[in-house]
Amino acid sequence: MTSEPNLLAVIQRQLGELNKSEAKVAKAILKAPEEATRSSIASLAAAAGVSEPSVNRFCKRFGATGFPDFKLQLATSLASGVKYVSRAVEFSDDINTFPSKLFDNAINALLTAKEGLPLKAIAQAVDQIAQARRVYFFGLGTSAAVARDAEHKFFRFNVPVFTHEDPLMQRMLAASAGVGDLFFFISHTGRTKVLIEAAEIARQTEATVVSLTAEGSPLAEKSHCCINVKVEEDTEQYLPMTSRLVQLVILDVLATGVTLRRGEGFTPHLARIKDSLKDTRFPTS
Amino acid sequence: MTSEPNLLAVIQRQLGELNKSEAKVAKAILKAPEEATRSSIASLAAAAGVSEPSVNRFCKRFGATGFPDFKLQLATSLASGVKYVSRAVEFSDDINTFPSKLFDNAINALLTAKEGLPLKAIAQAVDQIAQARRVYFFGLGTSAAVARDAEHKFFRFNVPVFTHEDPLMQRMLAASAGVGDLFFFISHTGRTKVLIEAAEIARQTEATVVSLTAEGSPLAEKSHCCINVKVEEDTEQYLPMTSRLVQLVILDVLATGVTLRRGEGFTPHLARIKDSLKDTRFPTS
DNA sequence: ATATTATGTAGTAAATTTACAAAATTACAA
DNA sequence: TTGTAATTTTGTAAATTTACTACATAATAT
Repeated sequence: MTSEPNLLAVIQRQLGELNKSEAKVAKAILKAPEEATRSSIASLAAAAGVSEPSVNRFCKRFGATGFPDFKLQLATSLASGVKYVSRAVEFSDDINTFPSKLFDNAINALLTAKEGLPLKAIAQAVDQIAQARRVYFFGLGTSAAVARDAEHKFFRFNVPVFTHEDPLMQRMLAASAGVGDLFFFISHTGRTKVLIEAAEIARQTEATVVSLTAEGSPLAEKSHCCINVKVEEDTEQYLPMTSRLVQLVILDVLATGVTLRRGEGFTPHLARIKDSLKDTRFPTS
Repeated sequence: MTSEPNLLAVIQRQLGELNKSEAKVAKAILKAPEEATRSSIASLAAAAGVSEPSVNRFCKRFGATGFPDFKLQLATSLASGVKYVSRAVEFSDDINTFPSKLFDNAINALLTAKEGLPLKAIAQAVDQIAQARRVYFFGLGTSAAVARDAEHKFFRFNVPVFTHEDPLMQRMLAASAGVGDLFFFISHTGRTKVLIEAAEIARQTEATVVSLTAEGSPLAEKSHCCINVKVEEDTEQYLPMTSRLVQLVILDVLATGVTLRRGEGFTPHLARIKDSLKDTRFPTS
């Protein structure tokens, strides 16, 4: 029961390697996928201009046990995936369309990231954070805001954390690091010079360097452990980046991982922090 | 073709008003929905202990043209909605389960927010930001990181923005505000005292006060315009908050809205900012 | 020319739906 | 209450649609 997240894309990709009649079926399905889920094998065969067994063979080729099973998979795929494809915002968009588009883009980014989570790197990072004496979160620009968010979260989970947006401070802290220090670099591109320099400096000490950045980037290469985020190139200049949302959730994952390692005995600590905020708030009516 | 987002919930709700045999079918489906999508009418009838036509009638009662159509609707509903229900992280979770859970929670939060977007308030806020001479983003704690993110984004879109995490600075800036100043307060609960005080001070000036916070909260009441975020109560203490993700995307929406108002002539400006970052990066190999 | 692969035909089995009859339930009067 | 008629619910059996299998023919490659 391997449910393909985007069956249409798979069909599209395989188009070249199909037989004539199978290709006809593929085209008919790609042309009207919704309709295909509601058709009988006979009507789809007619629409594609092939015989019924050809449709059946087509279905089996794509891993289904038969036509009904294929329709089910197609319907599932349509419902889960295609709904949230990235759609670029156009200047012709108005208040009724562009907010949904942006939300769809965000959802799509999280869905994509969820598919290819680097679990091994995440597990390793959780280990290293849990063992660290001190954790420094460094980022610049948008990633500085992500670092700031991480600081707040990890602080609640009783990890001694520090953040600095100032590259000079980042360098100085990196230079004076030692055993037990962990430097966590956050960068969308992994190509920001001053950040990479700070990472280089940290590597010359006994400290651990972890990064949340693009695979194969200079920053990734400087790290003991790199959590890769699948990066879609930002085709639209005026489309806000979705990658930081993924970064935030991955940091949630790391924080949760550290908490889970602590075990249930740790929950009272969280309750205490929550309580300490009470006096700063107006009570709920 | 009204595709019900959550067919199972509809069935559950109607359970009381069904006939005996229809209720049996309903229970059988609720017990094993996934399996139901793969069953034949005969096997489902057997599982429910009723005759085949009873199953057929059940399907028609819920708006389907017949059993196959019902299965399709059920599969679609399962794929789109139920997949991303919020699932609490347990201490028994391991690396293979809790990361997906957190992503599902995040996706679910965005899906929920997308359903009930306060478009009118958003449109109004876009207007006000576009007209403002200066925009101040104020938040505390986690919301400070959101404010910081907003600062970066709006800055790129050529809006004169300021952020301060220090409550004293926030008060002083609010006190010295005038016509054309816009104060944008970000708060998950809308009950943080010092932030509300700053909002109060700002309201006594000629400045505009906009907030991104919980409906009906004290902060919302102090605002000229409030963008309400549907807040789910955080049942789990050790589950990181998803609300800030929604806040971030809503700020994306606002920034995009402002950009769209500027029209296409504005794109060169964005390109220039992007270019200005080039020298700070290592080139792509 | 032969082997191999691709495609369609026809028959069969399965699944779904319809029509109808039996059973159960409800409404109402005695 | 109790019995009877009307109504609704449910199941049986037949009809129809749908999907699959085995086999034959056509196309292609060797």
